[in-house]
Amino acid sequence: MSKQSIKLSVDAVVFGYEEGNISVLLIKRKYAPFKGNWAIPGGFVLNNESLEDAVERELFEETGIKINYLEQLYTFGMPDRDPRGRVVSIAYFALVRPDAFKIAASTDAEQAQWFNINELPELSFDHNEILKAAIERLQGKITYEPLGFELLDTKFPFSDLEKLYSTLLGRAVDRRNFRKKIIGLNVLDELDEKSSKGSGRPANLFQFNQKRYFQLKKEGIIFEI
Amino acid sequence: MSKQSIKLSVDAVVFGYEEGNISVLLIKRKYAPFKGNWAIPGGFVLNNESLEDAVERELFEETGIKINYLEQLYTFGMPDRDPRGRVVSIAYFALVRPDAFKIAASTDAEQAQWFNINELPELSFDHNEILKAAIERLQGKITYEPLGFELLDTKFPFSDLEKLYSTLLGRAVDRRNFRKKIIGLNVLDELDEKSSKGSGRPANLFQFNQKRYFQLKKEGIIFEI
DNA sequence: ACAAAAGTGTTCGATCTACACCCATGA
DNA sequence: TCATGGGTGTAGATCGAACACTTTTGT
Repeated sequence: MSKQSIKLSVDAVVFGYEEGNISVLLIKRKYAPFKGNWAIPGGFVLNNESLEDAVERELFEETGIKINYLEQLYTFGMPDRDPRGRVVSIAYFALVRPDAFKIAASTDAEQAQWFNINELPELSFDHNEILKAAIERLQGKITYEPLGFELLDTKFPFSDLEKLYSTLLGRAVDRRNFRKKIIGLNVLDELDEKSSKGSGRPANLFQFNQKRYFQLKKEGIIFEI
Repeated sequence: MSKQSIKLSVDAVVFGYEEGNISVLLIKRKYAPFKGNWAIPGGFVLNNESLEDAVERELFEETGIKINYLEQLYTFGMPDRDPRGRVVSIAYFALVRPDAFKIAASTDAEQAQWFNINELPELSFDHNEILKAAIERLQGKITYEPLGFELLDTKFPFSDLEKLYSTLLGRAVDRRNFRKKIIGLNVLDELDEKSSKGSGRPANLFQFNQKRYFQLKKEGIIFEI
């Protein structure tokens, strides 16, 4: 067996959401190959850091963002995926809340930018494939894990949650049935606050109760929408 | 950034099934570390092979087995998971049919051995964790993907499928309801053959129709049990 | 008073669950 | 003829889908 000379990198697909738009954070590459092209943020793993640490470090270095949900997506390892040589990349999947989303959108406009997932540019390497896998994961997982709350502010009106789901699932959801179902899951706390943005009746704010969710999950109750 | 010296390996959790028993293929390590201990088969990735090729090569070298279903499970990358240095391992999940199962069980008895998943030994490295993840994946995925057929002979009586599911799910399944549901999925062909092993009325044999399954999947019909 | 978004129940059909007897074969 | 596993239908309960009017606020 010849000495191994494979390099290891991590890449992260970061999703953000605001007002019916799902966005992905991309960076413009500064060096060859694919110089000037858009790419998913990422980079090489250091010898003594965990993979998750590598993701968070690279994300912070390249985009300044601080994510609040991270999970491993898939490892891409085709021998020819990087023209520089053999690079195996462990792709991650991250979610940020609207506040981080807005901050990141206002700074660093040249290097890192949010793209609506329906208006994506051609990406470098096999990043289109990675992004596709990430979108499928998000759409699939949102129906059986409470991921949606990671994309909203901690306090949110029901209509935000509903709009998020209808956007992600790509179809209308019935307001009454949706509310019944979510309330029935028993993982939301209704707050005494009301939102009052603009016209119409102010909405009660809700908050995801993670503690209760983990409790119910341990008892075998499954989240499903 | 210091030069990267991370090594890359693949490991495969291979499941086999026979008569109500789910087994995992393990090897006894020949060299330190963990010499003489049981471990999941695997090894280092070569520079020019894909990850899947590496898995199949290592499996064949170490156990002689030829698997018929393979999917990536998870990548394990904690810096201290291997005492020899930094080794990141991409774990795979494989299924074999009973015929391969029986052949592998009869040869190489010293190096590779099947273990019932309820009677597992202590494993090397973080392989207990990997195995746990694989078992959870198998149990979870079997309810929404037609994985079960990969563990049975291509022609099988309904009762085999039923027993497999009740074993994997860890609970009794109602024979009539189960049959109704599976038949309703419309992915089984009923053959004109009958099995006649021992006593009792001979059972009709069925066969999974993968073509029809992919067809239905494309149309959005989902497999669920 | 009207525009705009929030909040709320009921009915119908589909699906799931529970359950027990007859059938075909080999010994 | 008996033991063994294979094959089948129905009724009640539960769950999901469809659907429209009233409430609260700002202008």
